[in-house]
Amino acid sequence: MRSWLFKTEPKDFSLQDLQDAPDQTTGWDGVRNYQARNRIRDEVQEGDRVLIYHSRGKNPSIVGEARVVSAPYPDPTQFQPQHPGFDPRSSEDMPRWFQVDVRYVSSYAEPLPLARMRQYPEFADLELVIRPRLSIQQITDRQYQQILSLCEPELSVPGGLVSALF
DNA sequence: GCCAACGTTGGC
DNA sequence: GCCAACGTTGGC
Repeated sequence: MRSWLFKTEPKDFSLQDLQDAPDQTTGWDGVRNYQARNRIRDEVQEGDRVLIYHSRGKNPSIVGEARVVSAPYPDPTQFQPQHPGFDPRSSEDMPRWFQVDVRYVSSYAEPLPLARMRQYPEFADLELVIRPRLSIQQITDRQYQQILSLCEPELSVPGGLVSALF
């Protein structure tokens, strides 16, 4: 299982919105960047872990977790002329944009702000730090453990995984 | 296929 | 809301 970080603007769609959605599941539509699209289409797999990141807010942060619960499939909004995600270059037999379904897993006890991550040298190679605009980001197992130890401190080993790793 | 113009993103 | 960085478009 891989870990990913999906970015979203909470005023458009937040982790709370995911929690409130039917079956706590939604199609992650709206990816309109080719590199992010390639990852959704070619690399993201059912069962993968997704960290949800709220961008553009007052304090942009990793706020919780979701899970990929479908294979990739064409983003239906690209075919809807009234939708902001409409792409006239797409057709049903030549779809350009893809999405997966994600299901809510948890909200972290302590959301992890980007500003805080920047303070740790261990996160210096995080894509969020290097390429902040990419909306679908890869997270290594080690980075995931480090993030989790900061976001769910009471779940960490005694003495703190943070101190063990950092 | 270069690159200038333009549009979008997102931290601050 | 500003603006720098980045991604996309399209004329040549």
